[in-house]
Amino acid sequence: MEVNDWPIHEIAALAGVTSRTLRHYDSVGLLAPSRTAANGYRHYDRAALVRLQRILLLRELGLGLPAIAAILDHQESAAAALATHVSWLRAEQARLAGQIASVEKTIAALNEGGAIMAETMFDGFDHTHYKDEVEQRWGKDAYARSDSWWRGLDAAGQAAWKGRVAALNRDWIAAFDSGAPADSAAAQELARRHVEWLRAVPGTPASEPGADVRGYVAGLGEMYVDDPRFGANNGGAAGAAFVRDALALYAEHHL
Amino acid sequence: MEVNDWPIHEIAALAGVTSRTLRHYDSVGLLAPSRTAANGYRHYDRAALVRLQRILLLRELGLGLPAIAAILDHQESAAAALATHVSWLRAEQARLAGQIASVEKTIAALNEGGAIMAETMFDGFDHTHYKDEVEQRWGKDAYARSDSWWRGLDAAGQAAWKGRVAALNRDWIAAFDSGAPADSAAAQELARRHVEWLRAVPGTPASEPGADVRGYVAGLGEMYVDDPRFGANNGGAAGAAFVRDALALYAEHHL
DNA sequence: CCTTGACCTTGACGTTGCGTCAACCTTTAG
DNA sequence: CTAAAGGTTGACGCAACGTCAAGGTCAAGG
Repeated sequence: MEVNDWPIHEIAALAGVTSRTLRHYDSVGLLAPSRTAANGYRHYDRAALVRLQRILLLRELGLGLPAIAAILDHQESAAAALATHVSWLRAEQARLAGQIASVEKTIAALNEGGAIMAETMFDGFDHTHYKDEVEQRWGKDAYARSDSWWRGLDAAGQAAWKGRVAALNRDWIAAFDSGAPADSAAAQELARRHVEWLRAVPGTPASEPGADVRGYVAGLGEMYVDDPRFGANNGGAAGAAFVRDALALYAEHHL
Repeated sequence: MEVNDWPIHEIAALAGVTSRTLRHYDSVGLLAPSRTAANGYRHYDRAALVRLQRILLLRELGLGLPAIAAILDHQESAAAALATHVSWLRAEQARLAGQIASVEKTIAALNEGGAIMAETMFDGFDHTHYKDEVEQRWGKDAYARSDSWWRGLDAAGQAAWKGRVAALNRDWIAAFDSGAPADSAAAQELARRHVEWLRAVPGTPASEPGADVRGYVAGLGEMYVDDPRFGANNGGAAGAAFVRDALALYAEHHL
């Protein structure tokens, strides 16, 4: 007889696996020890080593243990099994490729969305620029009054106002970019500031006692989303939707 | 209030998931129902629906539930998380590509190995062609005797012999191609026939009483593997190894 | 003889995201 | 009053082991 009877740790080392793996293969009936000593210790011979190496080869190719067992126990042709397997691998790879494309598109949309928001949100927030929509939704009167209020401010007053809008704008962008949900505390605090800001403009329903403030705020949110200046057809849509959702939730709970 | 309070099956339908999924998200703390009725029934509002849809969007991108929770609960930036994720996806894709290449190489080797075996195994099995090796391992005498035996056969005798070799050859190829292991009953039966065939050649140790038949058969197997005519450097190597292993196992148990 | 340490055994939980029973309430329509 | 719907909380199953945990075996050393 040759040296042909190794204890579990030795074939494990020979094959580069752990003894746990061998016990597992034994328990699932994939590879039984060639002999079990009186004390219960497992021992393996050369035939077992050959089988083990075949198992590992197939495992590296990505086959599952049942599939490997089917091949080694001759319940299935190796070539056929591998052909089936390779088509499965291809499908997986295609799925991953699709996911990668989606994720990158999302990342690009997030970045671009941020950029677009940075460029346009100032205009977007300054609803006094939505002459037509404002007149259509809340009447000529509303627009005229907020417009005359704006014109009545001096240069410093207008600058201060724009600064306030810009700050609000920056904070919205940061919140959106951080991935915070619309119902997060941060977003709701921004919504509160946004409404506070709206109330400061005379002539808008937000500053009129008894007006439908809730409907006004919600409608404004929708307007942001619908407006192309928010980049409704690209990544910016997500940013506008974020603002709208935050405003809607705030209106629902606090107005 | 609007229609803003759906039972579990309804938001499930709205979002295209099962109620089980929603219960799961609740249990792992990813999405809690907005309200739990006195009877324990879960109810969800629009904010929950928004959050759910965000969850599903990220899920489709392949993120795990903990990662999604981290993003939505603002513990991590969406952009950063997605960037990390995409690199992970790429790594996976590369791994799959490698596996596909390996599997295809294996399939090709199996096929080509079969072809190579079909072309060369005849020569390989006909050990009388291994003049030098045979003389070196078992002496000039052995080779000379088997050679003279071969030359002494008439045309019909040689044809019959070649047919027998070819049949054995075909069966080996079929067995190998079927993926049967070297210790399978089929392979062992072939090994028996192979040895029987060897014994029929006068002058070889297999046909000499008292010779080391076991060592002879094992050595022959190694010779098959080492010989380039078996395509030792390509897919044929697997076929030769199969034959060698089967012979070695047979010799060990029956000779 | 006893201890220590190395090596072995079985048993069982954890991982990922739910699908799939199982056993048991509630509410509503007939 | 009952059956049909729909809800709830467990708990197992899947893939392939990693990772303790508790305990038996065996050879070497004090």
